[in-house]
Amino acid sequence: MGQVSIKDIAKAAGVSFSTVSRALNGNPLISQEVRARVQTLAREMGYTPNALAQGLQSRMSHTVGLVITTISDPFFVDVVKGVEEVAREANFSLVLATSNNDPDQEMKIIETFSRRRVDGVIVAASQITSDYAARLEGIRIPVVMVNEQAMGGAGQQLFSVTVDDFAGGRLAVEHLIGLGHRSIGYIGAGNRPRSNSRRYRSYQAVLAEHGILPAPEWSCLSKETAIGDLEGDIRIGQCIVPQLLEAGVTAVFCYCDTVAVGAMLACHDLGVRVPEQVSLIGYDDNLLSEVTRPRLTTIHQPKREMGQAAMRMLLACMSGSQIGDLTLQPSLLVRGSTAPPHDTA
Amino acid sequence: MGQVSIKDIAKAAGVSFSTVSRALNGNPLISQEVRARVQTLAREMGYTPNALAQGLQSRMSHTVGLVITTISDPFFVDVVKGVEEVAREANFSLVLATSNNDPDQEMKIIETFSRRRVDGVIVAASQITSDYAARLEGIRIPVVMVNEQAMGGAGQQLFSVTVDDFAGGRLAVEHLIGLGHRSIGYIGAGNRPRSNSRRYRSYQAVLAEHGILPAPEWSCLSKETAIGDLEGDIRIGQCIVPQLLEAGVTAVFCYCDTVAVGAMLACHDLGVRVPEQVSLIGYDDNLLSEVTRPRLTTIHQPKREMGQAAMRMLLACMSGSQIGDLTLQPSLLVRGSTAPPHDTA
DNA sequence: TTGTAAGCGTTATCAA
DNA sequence: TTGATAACGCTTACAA
Repeated sequence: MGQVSIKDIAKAAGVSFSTVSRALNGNPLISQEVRARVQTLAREMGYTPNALAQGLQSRMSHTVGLVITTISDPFFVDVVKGVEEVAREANFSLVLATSNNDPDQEMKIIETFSRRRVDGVIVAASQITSDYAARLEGIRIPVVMVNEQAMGGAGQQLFSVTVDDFAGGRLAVEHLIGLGHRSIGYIGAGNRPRSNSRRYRSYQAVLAEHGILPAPEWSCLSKETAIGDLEGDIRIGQCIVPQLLEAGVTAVFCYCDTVAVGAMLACHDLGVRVPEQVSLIGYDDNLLSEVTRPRLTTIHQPKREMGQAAMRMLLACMSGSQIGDLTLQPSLLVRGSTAPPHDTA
Repeated sequence: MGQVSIKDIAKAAGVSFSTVSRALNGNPLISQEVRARVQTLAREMGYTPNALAQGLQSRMSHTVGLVITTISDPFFVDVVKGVEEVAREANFSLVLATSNNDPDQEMKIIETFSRRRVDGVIVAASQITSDYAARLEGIRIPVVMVNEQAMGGAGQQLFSVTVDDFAGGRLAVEHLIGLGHRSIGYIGAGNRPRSNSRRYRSYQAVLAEHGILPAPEWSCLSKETAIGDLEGDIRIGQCIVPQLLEAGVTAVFCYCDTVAVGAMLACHDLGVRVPEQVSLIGYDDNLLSEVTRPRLTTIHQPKREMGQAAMRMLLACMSGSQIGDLTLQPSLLVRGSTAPPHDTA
């Protein structure tokens, strides 16, 4: 057969296979001579320990499952990156699965992770239904949710790492108000109901604080596609911006950068100049925000840090530490797409 | 303990555990009555088969390892997507690892995959050193390389799915020549030596066919970063385009869309209009190419199809089929960044 | 139709 | 310091 086992080495070395196991695992109860002989033999014979057997025996697979909605969303790309970095360093393998926001697939993914006896799960799926928690309830392993509030049941080890959406929304809207805008629109993404609603509510709250009552036509919570893929989000921005311009807004707060890019493209195609005629602010600080002209002013989310934190929390949890939820802070990134309103009004 | 095993079910059902195994696996040699009882019991007790034990026994982990250079490159994102789709459908899990083009990490990844007894490996790392083949040689599992020629040793099951870079380069350059351009530049990415060199060579060949001898100043094969991440590629385009414009080119063939986006940004910042003053053509058809203004003319690569094909080849190979390498064809996607040269010369 | 037993590759316990 | 032996959870001959 292809693979050499410790029995094969034992035979070759003329010792018992438990001795081989000890020699290979740095067990001190073994003579230098035997250890050396076994180790060279193992190398020569091309021995690779069988992680399946080790996992079966130790009841640890050294594996974590990572669920994301779609890999097409640049947001998740960075989260995955962060997770991967920490996982690699800790010698954990990553089992990747995408849910496409399909409950059936989510179900299947949880089931698969459970079969594989992953030691932990990270869920970075923006549209979490409450079902998720219930599904995860069954399996007895720690779960960290990225960007969704965790509301675990009794004995469940359910945690979350989030970025404060209210703070982010405030940052964005206060920036626009600070520039002198009063008629500020909001373009939402209805397919991410939770974070969208948080950002929308902070938009309303901040306007209210400044004595501004937003007209209903100033905002639209579109629901283009089930999953938040790039094309869909861009289309949201493209489709909605004309209505808002019509309604007379001088600035638009967009749910995410991708929506903002769509908005900017629509402005370009309409001959409306950004930021001279309308200011645009995004959210996320994703790769697209750097390549538009003007560059997009946006709310930076520490995406990679979220991924890293999620994985670190999992590791801490496995090693028995008591851990709690984590909330990171967003920050304002002023680039070229926002400016004081043109004195038209 | 948390997990229920077939023994627990056996005890509860008052049968032997092998009977349980049979009942659960649809073995026909069992009475309807026992089968039903065992199955309900399994459901009630929350039984989930242990994939580690199954894998140990069956010598199949139902897992494939996927190595990519970096998840920051949109090219890989789509490849991963394709792989994932087919894997999911076939009930295979995906173990994801990124190499960052670091030989040490690559080494470690192969080692890890080998320990985990993955049933196959897909390598989508653009900068393959010859070491790779050697490293993979050791492990007896099928390997499919995406976008790199496979040159496997004797008994090795090493395959490849590629897109014809020569054809792609030809498509691009002939498009520019067809528009009337004669002074055509090339911006390469020296950190992807193989595909870069193929595209560059076809650039030279096509020009030669048309009696054009490219000046040395028309092309530059930059090597910005070790890995082909987005920022690095954009910077390549940005840095090199001024020199080429200086050298008098009226059109530029860029190694990939990201480089082309960098080039377009540089043109924008220089006040050089695309395509009026200079035509730009990219390669890949990635997400960025859609959001620039003008939209980027490019060579479409069937990235997702490559991922799908790679995974299908692996599955075929596992099921004992004889398979061969696959070459897909690129296609020209004419958008707004190319036009006939301005009559300056 | 069902039970017994062996084996997959490890680690760990207990004697020797 | 080493060797049997059991156990991890499962599948699969082989017996009954």
